[in-house]
Amino acid sequence: MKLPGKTVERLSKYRRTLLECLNEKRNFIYSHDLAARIHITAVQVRRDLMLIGYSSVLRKGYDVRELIDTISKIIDSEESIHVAVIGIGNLGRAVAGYFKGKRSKLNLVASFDNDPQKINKVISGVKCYPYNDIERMIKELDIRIAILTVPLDSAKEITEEMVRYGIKGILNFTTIPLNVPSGVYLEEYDMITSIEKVAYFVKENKI
Amino acid sequence: MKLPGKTVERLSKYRRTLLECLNEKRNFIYSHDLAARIHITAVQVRRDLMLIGYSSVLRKGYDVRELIDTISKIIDSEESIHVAVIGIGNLGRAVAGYFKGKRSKLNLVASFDNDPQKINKVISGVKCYPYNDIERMIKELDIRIAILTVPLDSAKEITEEMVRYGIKGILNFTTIPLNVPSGVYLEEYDMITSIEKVAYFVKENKI
DNA sequence: GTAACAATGTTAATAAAATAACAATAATCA
DNA sequence: TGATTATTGTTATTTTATTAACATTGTTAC
Repeated sequence: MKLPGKTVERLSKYRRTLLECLNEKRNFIYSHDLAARIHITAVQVRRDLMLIGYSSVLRKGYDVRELIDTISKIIDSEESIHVAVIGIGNLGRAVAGYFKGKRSKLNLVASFDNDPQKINKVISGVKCYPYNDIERMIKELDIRIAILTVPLDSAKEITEEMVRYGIKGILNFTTIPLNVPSGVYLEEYDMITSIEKVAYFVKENKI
Repeated sequence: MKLPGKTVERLSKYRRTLLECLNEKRNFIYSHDLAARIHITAVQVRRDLMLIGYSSVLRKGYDVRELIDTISKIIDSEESIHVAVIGIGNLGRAVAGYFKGKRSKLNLVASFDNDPQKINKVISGVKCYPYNDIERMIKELDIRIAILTVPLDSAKEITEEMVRYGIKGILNFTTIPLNVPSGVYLEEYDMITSIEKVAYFVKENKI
């Protein structure tokens, strides 16, 4: 099944929201309640759920547990996926922190950095290896996804290396636009651009 | 002028790329060169530039300096805009780091946190104030934009407070969906969702 | 039991974004 | 000079994403 990227993003948010519902002992939820919690429309929720082929049995809304399972079957893999953070500075540590104590199919198994102070230490819950070990560790730990939080000047080189050694997905937080061969999925997020966008629309609102 | 959000994002990237060109002593650039550097198409570049009403005089490509100025006139404000980072943990420090040593219309003027270890210290180049001072400091320092990197449980409350005290733009890095009145511009970025999206498309590629 | 209601799933319409097509024009070169 | 090429600016087309419309079907109220 080939879902639109935007739908996948929302599925991730639906699942998180539904898990909160479980915590609140809510076992059923209406499309408009789910929508309201993430500030979108009920139609969008229903359309997304249609795309993944989920339907409520009752008219009491969606079965929270069931929907969590359905979404998980779609966006999760069967087996655990190994993730690494490349560059364990402030941003890298922030990202690593998100994985701490979370049970999910995505497992952070390593970080990489070249700072001697960091190498071989456990930082934010994960052991740090030198960049030189990337090839070996990708293979040894079966790392599939890399989260790139390195300084600008090393981004391109490290990416090429990782791609060569079989990484399948990259989330690029640097401001360097990357180029990857087909077969490797690349997602980029540029913080500066986001901030400048906010500034632009703040300015426009005012006028 | 009311530009599409996507165009604004690209303008930010164009400008950064053009500044790199200046560093390389390149004074003119073709649409397809500019496009290649950020891995989009030349048509998209030309279309965006059409929207902002910029045209090259010569057929030697765009005048780098001139285009930087044109873009800056569109996305920058006349005066300096004051920004604050709310929550100066790892992510907050990463964001603050981006501002360090940069000359731009966006100035990071404060951070806020409740950790006594941080309060009144200069962290990542910016002084940290307690949350209790938010009202006072927004007014005193004329803070217009807030970058929200706080723990989940305080996100909603602090946002409401900031909105009340006149913040005009929020970049929300927490996974809590926020609600702001019209007149306040909100941009949200959810790291977890991005990672899960990468995982999904890695899985789909494989099949 | 049935009328009124509330919620869903799906198709249709609209809006937004990206891509393609192409005329216009400067530069190059035979 | 005149043909060819390269590049732009703009309009048209296609694709993608969102929103609206609506028939269907449990549920509730009487």
